[in-house]
Amino acid sequence: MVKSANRQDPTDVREALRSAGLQVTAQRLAVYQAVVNAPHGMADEVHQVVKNELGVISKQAVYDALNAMVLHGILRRIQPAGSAARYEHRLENHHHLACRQCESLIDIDCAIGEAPCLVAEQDHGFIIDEAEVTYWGICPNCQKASKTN
Amino acid sequence: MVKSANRQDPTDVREALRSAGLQVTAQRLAVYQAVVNAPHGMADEVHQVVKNELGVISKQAVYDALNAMVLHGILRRIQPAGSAARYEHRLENHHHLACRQCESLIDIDCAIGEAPCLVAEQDHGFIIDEAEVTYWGICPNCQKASKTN
DNA sequence: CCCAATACTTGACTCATTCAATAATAAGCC
DNA sequence: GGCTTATTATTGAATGAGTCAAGTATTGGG
Repeated sequence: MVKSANRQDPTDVREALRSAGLQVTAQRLAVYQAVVNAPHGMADEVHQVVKNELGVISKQAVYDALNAMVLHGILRRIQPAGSAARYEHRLENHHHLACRQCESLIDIDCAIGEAPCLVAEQDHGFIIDEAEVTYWGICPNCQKASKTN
Repeated sequence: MVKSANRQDPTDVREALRSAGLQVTAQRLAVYQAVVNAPHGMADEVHQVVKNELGVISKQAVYDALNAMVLHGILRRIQPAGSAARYEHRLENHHHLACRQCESLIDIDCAIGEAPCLVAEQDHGFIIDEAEVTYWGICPNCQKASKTN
């Protein structure tokens, strides 16, 4: 069994929470699971999914859980232009393909290597720790839709 | 004289507006000039600057002007995670260096070439027209600040 | 100079997200 | 296993960026 950055086994999430100094709660586990099952979901969508799972959970608890897990590197937050924040559990460096029309978002692996584009030509003295890459375009579905049009 | 994508001569803005089918108004010229003088400014900052220039202008007029000019490729909108939308007049493909602490934003040229990273390994059938790259890190000032701390 | 289309003003509104106070719960300790 | 306290959840109000909509003003072609 490979130790992966993708935690899908619930045991791993519990451990990750504990080692981050966070308590393990039903809400957090459900929030995490919701993000795993529906990656790139927004807070509101996560809230809906978790409500179906647990019966009730406040929107605030969802935000708390998401923020806490993002802060401790258990989840990752992405904020494509024009959209509310989205969350994903995949932690390795990867990029995104965004459709300008339908707002869909797809993971893509790094085009260049393990630390893509991480070296800027002029770093201006910054200590760079992440290169965030978003490819913008039109997805196949929306291409079809506009042709049919 | 080189025809540049950076319009700083007011005449060029007037032309750009007209050829986009937009009317030339004092508000739009002032908004454009504000973005030129203070790149990466947010709508609210642009509003303040233009108010100093013109005396009065509504926030809505600023949003209208910015949106119209972005839509017609006269300005460019960037939305770094966790920040309100920012605007810049530089149109050639370039990227940004963002400080996680002080929110400062710096332009950097393309690391790879004219159309950097534009080819994703797996394009999933998308027609890609832009690769948006943001390098995240800590700027020199904030590095100093945390050392002194 | 006039007129119609375009743009500006005002003020109300939405929506994501956060703040703050109170109630509930997790988990270390005896 | 039952206390205790720090951590977390709930509730409801507040913030702030941005949009909508109706009425007024301005631009620029005829």
